[in-house]
Amino acid sequence: MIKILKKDLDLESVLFSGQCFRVSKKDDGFIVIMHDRVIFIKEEIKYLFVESSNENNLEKIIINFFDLNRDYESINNDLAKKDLIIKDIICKCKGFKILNQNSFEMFISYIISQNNNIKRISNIIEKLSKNYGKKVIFKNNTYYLFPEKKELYKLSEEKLNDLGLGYRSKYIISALNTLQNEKYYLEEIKKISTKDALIKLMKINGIGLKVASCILLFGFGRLDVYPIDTWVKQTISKFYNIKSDYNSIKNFTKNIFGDYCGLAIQYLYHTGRNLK
DNA sequence: CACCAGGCAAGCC
DNA sequence: GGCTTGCATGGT
Repeated sequence: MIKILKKDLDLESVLFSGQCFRVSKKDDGFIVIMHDRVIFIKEEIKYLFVESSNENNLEKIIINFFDLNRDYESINNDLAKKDLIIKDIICKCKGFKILNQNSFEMFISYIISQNNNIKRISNIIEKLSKNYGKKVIFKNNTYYLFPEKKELYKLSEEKLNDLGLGYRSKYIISALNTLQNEKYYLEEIKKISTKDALIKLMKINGIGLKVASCILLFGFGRLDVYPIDTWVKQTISKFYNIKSDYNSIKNFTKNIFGDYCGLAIQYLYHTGRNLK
């Protein structure tokens, strides 16, 4: 068990905000299946308490996962200057963070997410992990980590269909083929600009602007993206009284929020979907 | 039953 | 180029 200063982190709010698919409540805290370990985490007023199936480098990994070293106060102050609506929303979203999750896991998970709901996305990822991921025993329970690349490379479209992926199976196959053919694909994404990374990701059959944005936001820490889904469209349209079609929303958010578009949209998503 | 979910590609014009 | 339509599945 380790103890970490939690600063202003709102743990529950962040974990259940829809960016993480592998979290559940347990006793007075939460179980999170991270990419290489399972953790039990709970919060008190000043501290996070964390137990893990793998204690190696734990403090550093938790601080990075919850993005605790980023200066949100400064970013939020900048965003709050844009207009009174976002200022009020940021105030309500105090303690919200963008999690730093594993790139490969986000790459696959957000392809699964399209035209799908969070509960069903979680179920599919759970089944995928149970069938092809590493088994971990932690605090007398059994968990399964998200599968390694090499395990998923073996899969056929039929096997994916068995998990309930529907038409997304062929998208996963095409994404995995790209990774196999281009050994340093994800490393390359990490190096290039957000704009180029969006273009590169969107060359894959099954990845559009929304999925590419989520992969970059949650898997690569890029805050300057446009993860616009149905919730975001509704919320922005309502709060700002503008048209709810995709391009109106995208251009509007891009113009106002600039380099922190992804974070601002996330605040709006969180407000529209979770704070009602 | 219809409609929806962290959308997308393909097929029209 | 932009706009419309079909899509797998499970929940409400």
